[in-house]
Amino acid sequence: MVEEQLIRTNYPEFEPELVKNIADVAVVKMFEPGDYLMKTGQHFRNVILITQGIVKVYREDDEGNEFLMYYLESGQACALSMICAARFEASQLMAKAETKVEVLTVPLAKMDEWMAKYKSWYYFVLQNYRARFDEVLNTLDHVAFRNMDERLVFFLKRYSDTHKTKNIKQSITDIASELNSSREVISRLLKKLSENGVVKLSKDHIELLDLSAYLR
Amino acid sequence: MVEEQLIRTNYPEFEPELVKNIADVAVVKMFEPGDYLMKTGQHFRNVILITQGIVKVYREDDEGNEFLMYYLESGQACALSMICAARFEASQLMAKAETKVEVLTVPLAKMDEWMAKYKSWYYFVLQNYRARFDEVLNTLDHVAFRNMDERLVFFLKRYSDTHKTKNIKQSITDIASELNSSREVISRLLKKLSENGVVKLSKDHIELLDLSAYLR
DNA sequence: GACGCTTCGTGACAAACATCACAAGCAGGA
DNA sequence: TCCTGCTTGTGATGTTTGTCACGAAGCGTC
Repeated sequence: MVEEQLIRTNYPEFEPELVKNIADVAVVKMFEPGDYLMKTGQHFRNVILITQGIVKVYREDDEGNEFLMYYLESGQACALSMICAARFEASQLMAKAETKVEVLTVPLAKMDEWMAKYKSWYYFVLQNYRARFDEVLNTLDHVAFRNMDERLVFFLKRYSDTHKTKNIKQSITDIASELNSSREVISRLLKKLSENGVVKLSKDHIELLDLSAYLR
Repeated sequence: MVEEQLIRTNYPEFEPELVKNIADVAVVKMFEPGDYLMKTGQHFRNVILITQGIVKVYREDDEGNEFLMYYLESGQACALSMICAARFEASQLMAKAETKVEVLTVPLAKMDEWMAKYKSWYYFVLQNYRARFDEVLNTLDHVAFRNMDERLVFFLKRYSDTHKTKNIKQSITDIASELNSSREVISRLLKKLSENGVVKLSKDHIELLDLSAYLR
């Protein structure tokens, strides 16, 4: 049982009756930074709706590198949770809380029921798939066609947009891991970017200045 | 108006009433090899169900390289056509007929209607999303984590599975384009693969012998 | 058969990136 | 204060891949 207001704030597009339904059956769960929401090979019994915080969705390789797929924030659902849940299939992705995260979990069966019943839910689910698909395509584009410097800028921008800050507080080592590159390369590229006035390097964070030269 | 048998053969999981409905409203379209089913930026007004042939879904870069995402065959739908259609959004992908292709086109409005009405359609759509998503993830994995030789083998296998033949009849130049590599590199790698007995190079095709050493 | 067209193989070189090695800076704890 | 661990910067070097240049082979056309 959940406060309806919490749902309305984060999912304003849901129709009133749906909100009431969610409030009835959803369970709130909290995650601390670093907690896993989902691991490779795991199965789902719930749909996960994010109401607070940022979730990092990534793929892990043999050496433990965490290759970033996309971030999820409040107002979004874990598309994979829906898609896997719907077919009782295992996920190929990992999802980890970047910040303190609050989610609503809704039993699987409800997802199917609501798809038929509520247009707003139906569109929400489809829109979510579509958005996630696009993000993966975008990531793929960058890996396939761009050099590391552009990919780095793309990462910084994505981080900045999602975290709503110009200051990236993440170690160079971690950034390298998310781009499946190496610390040394990222370090050198950042140096070049700061020489060009694109970023400003500070002791414990990277500040974004002007990405315009890099975006296309 | 379409033969119901055509639908039943290719989509055996559809319930009888749904088959009848599809037969009533679907229109058959034919494509010759090389024809486009969909281009970047295009909008959809139909869901596309493939009943014959192979469709190549890819992304094009600035220089016209056709970076392969996945193949579609009969019994599958163009997930993008569904997802884009549903939201009147533009596609980021290209789809081209590899062989002679036959499809059924179903007006958009029906897709939504059937989602609520027919469980078999609902599961079909979700399953399709999921399968496409997985394929893109797989492609991404390879680009991100693997070297060109492994990616080449992966491509050959995918081609072989989809086209149901051990003989790849595609120019080295084209293969290079689909892997976003260059002809010279692929040529050298194929030579190495043939030295290792993985493939046999013939004048006008590549024959797959034993991929086991390469698959993981 | 001569000509163009496309495909393919191969050597030489360049660019991007990974890896190794080492040093310096900083924070926290004993 | 010293030690330890974590992070970062940077030079040297190797690997993978892309690019350029060139020549050969096949194939259709006139």
